Amino acid sequence: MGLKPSQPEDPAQAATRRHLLEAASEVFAEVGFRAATVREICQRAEANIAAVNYHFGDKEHLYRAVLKETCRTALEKYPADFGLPPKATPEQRLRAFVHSFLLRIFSQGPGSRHGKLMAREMVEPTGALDAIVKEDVGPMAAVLTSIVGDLLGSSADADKKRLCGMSVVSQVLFYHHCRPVVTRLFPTMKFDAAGIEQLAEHITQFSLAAFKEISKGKKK
Amino acid sequence: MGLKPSQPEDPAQAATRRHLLEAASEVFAEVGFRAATVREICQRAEANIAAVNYHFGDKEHLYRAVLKETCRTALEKYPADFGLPPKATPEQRLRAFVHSFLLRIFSQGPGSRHGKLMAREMVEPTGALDAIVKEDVGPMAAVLTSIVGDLLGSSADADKKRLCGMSVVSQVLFYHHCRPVVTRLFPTMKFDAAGIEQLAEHITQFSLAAFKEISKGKKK
DNA sequence: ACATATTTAAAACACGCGTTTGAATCGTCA
DNA sequence: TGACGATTCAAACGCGTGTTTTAAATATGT
Repeated sequence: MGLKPSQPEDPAQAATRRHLLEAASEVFAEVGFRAATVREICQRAEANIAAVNYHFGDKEHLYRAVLKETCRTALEKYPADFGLPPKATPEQRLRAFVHSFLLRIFSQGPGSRHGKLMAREMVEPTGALDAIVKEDVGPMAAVLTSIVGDLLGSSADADKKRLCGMSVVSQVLFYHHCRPVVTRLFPTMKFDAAGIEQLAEHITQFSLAAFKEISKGKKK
Repeated sequence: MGLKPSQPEDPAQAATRRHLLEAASEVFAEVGFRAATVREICQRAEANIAAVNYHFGDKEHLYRAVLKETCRTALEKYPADFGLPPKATPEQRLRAFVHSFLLRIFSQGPGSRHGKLMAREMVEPTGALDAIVKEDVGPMAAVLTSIVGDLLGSSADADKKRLCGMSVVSQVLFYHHCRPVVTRLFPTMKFDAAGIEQLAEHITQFSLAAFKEISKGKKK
């Protein structure tokens, strides 16, 4: 195991480290942790083969750093209340949540491999997932539960709110996770900014319709 | 590449072949195509290392055979109209579709690695996916679109029916695909027969509520 | 029963992987 | 300038992989 640099805050030495993180996020997103090779990563980062071991200890610690970093930047770029007026209605908050979520997982390009990395993490969870669920997913779920609670009214119990929240989230994640099947089944579907906006609108309207009908039936 | 046996219908020599398929479906589902080793597969099948190359040519052809076989048996065991009376209402047909779908992807044990294998195929599609979408997923989607069409009424156009169908399917797949997050977030959730039935009931009611409200608004 | 073809078996091959090594290079402060 | 720690570099190590090879065992047909 390589020695950790003694001054990790040194801005000068951080260049190679940053290049490695960026290159690694590319490769990990493209082919996954196992199939990714440190040789390929170092080549794209224009660094030496030993750079990964020197700066991160080993391949796995590099992966954990990548996953945490991409998660952080993605949530920073597309927060749950993305472009929302201060006193928004629950309907507006749901629409913003859905749209921001879609943009977050479909976002691509430098520093945006969050969606692909998380999808891989679902199929093959690593030890890094626990921290991410606790620190990032949990708060997100709380926000959604609050929105759903407002839409369902006080009649809904905690279980129902949880299930309804997942019914919303599931629709968002589906298009990303099942993209290989969706594109083969419906080749006309596009996932550019306009397509994602249409998707967000459908998911929002579908969910709002369900909430409306459910809260109506439950009211007494 | 090993020579293909000249009499593939010979029942005696098919034993090793079947053992290989069963063992391979286990290993592929557990660790994925790449991480699976033919040594491990042959060991579980109580066959020699060279058996894979002899009976299937190479590791990839074995994988394709496994994927196709598990898909076939899963759809045979849990068809879209699972335990449905001949003259069922659209509501009953939707409930059956959802429940059967959940059982199909959550089913485990011998001959039932369909869910895990397909989830891996979503993250890393292989050449085998095209055939499966065409032969298995397509017909399934057609059945669902028909049900959704009945529930939405004649006012819905094809695009809306497609989107609503995916809103149903997404809720089913979510619990399987995002299980690592769901179980961490809500440790009380169970995925046994009873839990799956509850899930099916929620998804059906949520979707029916949305359909009811949507068709009401669109009616003119 | 024998000759032939099919299936199994053990060993080895060639290759790519993550990691380690030890020397060369760079930057910095005395 | 000179020395010292931080960083980079090329080369190699050890290991596990899919696949191939060659020989033995088994089933088949006459």
